[in-house]
Amino acid sequence: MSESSTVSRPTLEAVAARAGVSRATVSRVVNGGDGVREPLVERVRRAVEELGYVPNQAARSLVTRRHDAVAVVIAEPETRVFADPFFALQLRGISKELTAHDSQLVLLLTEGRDDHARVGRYLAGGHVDGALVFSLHLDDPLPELIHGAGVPTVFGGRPGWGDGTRSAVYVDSDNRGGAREAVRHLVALGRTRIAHITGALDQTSAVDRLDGFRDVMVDADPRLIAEGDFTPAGGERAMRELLDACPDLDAVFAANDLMASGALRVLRERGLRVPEDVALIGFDDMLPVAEQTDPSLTTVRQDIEEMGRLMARLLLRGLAAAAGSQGGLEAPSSVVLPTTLVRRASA
Amino acid sequence: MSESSTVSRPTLEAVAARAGVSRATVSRVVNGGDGVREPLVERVRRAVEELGYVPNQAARSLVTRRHDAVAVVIAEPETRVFADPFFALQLRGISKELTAHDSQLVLLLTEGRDDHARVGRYLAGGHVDGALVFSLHLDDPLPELIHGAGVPTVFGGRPGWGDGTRSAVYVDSDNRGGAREAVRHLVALGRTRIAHITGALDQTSAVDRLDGFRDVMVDADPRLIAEGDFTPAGGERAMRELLDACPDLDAVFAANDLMASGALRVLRERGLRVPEDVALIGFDDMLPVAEQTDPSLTTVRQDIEEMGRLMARLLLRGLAAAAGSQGGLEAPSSVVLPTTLVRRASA
DNA sequence: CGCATCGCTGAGAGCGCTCCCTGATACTTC
DNA sequence: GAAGTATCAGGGAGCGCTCTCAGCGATGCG
Repeated sequence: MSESSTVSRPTLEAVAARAGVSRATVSRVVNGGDGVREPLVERVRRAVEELGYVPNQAARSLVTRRHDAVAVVIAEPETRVFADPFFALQLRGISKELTAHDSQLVLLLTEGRDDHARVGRYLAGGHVDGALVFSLHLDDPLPELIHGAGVPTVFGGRPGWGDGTRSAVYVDSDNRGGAREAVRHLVALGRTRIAHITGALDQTSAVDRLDGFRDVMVDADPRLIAEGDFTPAGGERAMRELLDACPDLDAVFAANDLMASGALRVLRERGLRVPEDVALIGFDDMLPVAEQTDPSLTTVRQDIEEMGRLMARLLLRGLAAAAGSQGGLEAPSSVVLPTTLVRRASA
Repeated sequence: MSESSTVSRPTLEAVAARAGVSRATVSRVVNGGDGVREPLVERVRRAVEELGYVPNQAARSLVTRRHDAVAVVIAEPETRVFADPFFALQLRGISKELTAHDSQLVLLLTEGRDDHARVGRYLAGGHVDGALVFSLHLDDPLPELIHGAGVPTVFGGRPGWGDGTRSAVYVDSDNRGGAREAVRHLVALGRTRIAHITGALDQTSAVDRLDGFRDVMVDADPRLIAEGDFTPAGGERAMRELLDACPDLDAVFAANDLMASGALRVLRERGLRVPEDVALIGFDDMLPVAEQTDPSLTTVRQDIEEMGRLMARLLLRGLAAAAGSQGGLEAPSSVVLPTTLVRRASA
């Protein structure tokens, strides 16, 4: 472990002494320099530089009640977080935006159900200015907890339907529209027996994609819809079910790429050619999967990094509005980002 | 955005008043309760409960100079972070350990070279008690910066060779040993013309795996070593090179699964059967890839989550040692975790 | 029974910062 | 040239907490 320095860091006081001004003046300079004349500003800047002064954030937030920190809560069971780069991308987007606003990112990962309380306590503790929460399960207690904690929050993905979520601000992909586009593409290809492998239906994204499928296939044979769980294994299982029930299906829309890859394996195993016999479309455009399958996967892309960036932007804007208060900036409202169909080989 | 509560949170003072004791006593109870008699402890506990008191961390660290927060620095170019669940798993492990010690996880993602300065400044600013740093590139300036900042740090993966890293504590997989095991397995299979696709050689893990390969294939034909970059495309490129140079090779050890998947495609494209004609082994046991390929990938597994957990544990132990100072706990030293060969279909 | 000792509680200072308010200086304006 | 008005710097309080130290009652021992 690198040795920790024992030399105490310089304080405002020290900088003030060196620059020959008062603490207050240094503080003003450090915080933007308004209302201080140029020569003094310069002197203070130099003193700061020479001493390597860095403001003590603890002391600062003690009085300002701001923390310049935002919590990112990821309350996903293990599987999902590992299986795809979804969160890595979102985090990247969030990080970029927060960095641009000098805010820190405090990451809260939950480990199992009873861990929610811990997160709730932390958020209620007022350690951060706001929270970005990924809570994609309908029965998730987190939105309620957060509502109770009174922390400004933006959700990633439309949250479930607790009381606390009614007025919630969220950023989501146009799951329903994206699904519609995928299915319409299959229709345009001349496919008529189009099946759907749903995601885990306790997640709004899965429900929305299913709704999108139904929008186009208004009276789809119920046997053409099989419930999956967003995993490759679930995709395999669902695909088998579908083929057993309707051996003559000619297209499949899977609610994500991982399940599509599973479905693909089953199709191949059954000697069906993709896309000739069965056209296949996924969702997410998860590159390591979508591009690596054979044939490569036609899929619905969502701009995940942008979602993250947008979440952070909405939150920060809301915080600024709350701080500046009455008038001017107004509280942000939810945003649904468009998706695009990426045509590759599978459909 | 959920509304932010305007009611100010209760202070120590308020709890003290309610319990009919002094601030100091409440503080003692909140911080473990040593040296306070049971009836009082009980009274204070109840007051805390009733008021929903949560300590103000800012005020606390202002005096203790502790933050109960650890920075996790990920200084990777985009590609790697997205391509695999590596970091998600590490983060999970780190998070578990930190949570168990009531420490927060502050995530610092760098965006490009010039961003290192920002990270350095933040760490030097004394906002966190320590840092966990992933810095796998030989020319990375980060170790130096951190050394300069004097923040207790544990590295994920053996860092490069700056002055500041000589004494660095790190947690790494036994890349060399794992590579040796993989290659020995190929030898045991009776393969003789064994090729290696290296990772990006500016990373210690790639160098170590190459060294492991060479340990077994002491005088390998240089044409049997092709430089990759840890991406599938790089794997394809390298595989083509290898086949062009040595059409008769009968085994390939790729420095990660992603490259192995690329190599696999090229092998299939050239009409070579895996494992019959060419045996193939990857590294990482990155599930979404290793299990999904056809044939599934034999690979070297590293316990990534455990690495993360261990990093956090070492750091916290070091911090405790520094705090308790002289005697008792001693500063931790680096750890290299074993790897295991996972046999699937490709070799 | 008196005195030293120990255990527990409370008073108070102060961590480093921001921000209000006062005072000083420079600049109008008549 | 005096009075009024901006403009800018500094003094000081206080954010909520921890921690040292003094004090006080209870206990042990001679």
